[in-house]
Amino acid sequence: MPELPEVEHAVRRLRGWIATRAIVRAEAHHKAIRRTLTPRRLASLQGRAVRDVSRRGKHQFVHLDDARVLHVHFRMNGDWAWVAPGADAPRHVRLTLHLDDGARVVLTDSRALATAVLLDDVAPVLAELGPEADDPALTPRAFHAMLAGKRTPIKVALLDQRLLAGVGNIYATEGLWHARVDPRVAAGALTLAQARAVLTGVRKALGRGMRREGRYAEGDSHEFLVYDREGAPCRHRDGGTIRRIVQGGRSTYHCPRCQRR
DNA sequence: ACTAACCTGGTC
DNA sequence: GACCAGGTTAGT
Repeated sequence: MPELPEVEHAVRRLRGWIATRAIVRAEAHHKAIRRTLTPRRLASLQGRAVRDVSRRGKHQFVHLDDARVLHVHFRMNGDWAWVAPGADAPRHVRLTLHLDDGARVVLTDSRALATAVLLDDVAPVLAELGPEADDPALTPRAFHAMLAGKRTPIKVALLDQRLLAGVGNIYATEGLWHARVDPRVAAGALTLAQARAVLTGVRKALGRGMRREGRYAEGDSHEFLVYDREGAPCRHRDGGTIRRIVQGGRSTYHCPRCQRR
């Protein structure tokens, strides 16, 4: 369930579990993970101490004491779980890190799209990412300039990790609703005021997500303001009805009444 | 800018 | 059985 808030909280949990530990053994349980973490690479993790865990966008980096980095991306369904010594592992475990305190940290992923790669250098990964959405150095003016000339719809542009790192389908959708901007508008056609509103809106949505650790959905219901609310009344109380459209193969929800170009 | 692909599971 | 899924990339 990973977008930036979820990944940030996953990193904090993972850091608490393994930051001062060493990896005793590593196992891959799915062929998709074995493609990058070969038996030889898994064996090379044995005995490595973990220095720290960091995040950029939705990318996670486990820094090892030999300067290598385990680069993990949750994609659609990845998550970390901690397993007590001797306890049963949860379902859908794709990677197990056995720790020197007898516990295990496992990468769970029902859909098996998550990736785990050993890197000598994180620079090539970072080079592909734009600024963090909440980077205070990113001003509305700078954001507006980044959108200049882009003919792609603003909703699709927001999902481009080279533009902003960490914004996913839910927060792009929610952010545009906060900003009252039509998701179909060409990114380059936004006024400075609209660009400012979109940046503020995305940050507001991410802030909401951070406060709930990304856990918007509880049981059958959720607390999204537009996402997954097709046919429901707009929460701006303007009498509009939320519509679902598809952009770039992804669902977008918006209120035709208040989200104007 | 859309489609398929990577994968599996849940829901109508 | 069909369609949906909070991501990303490669190839039209």
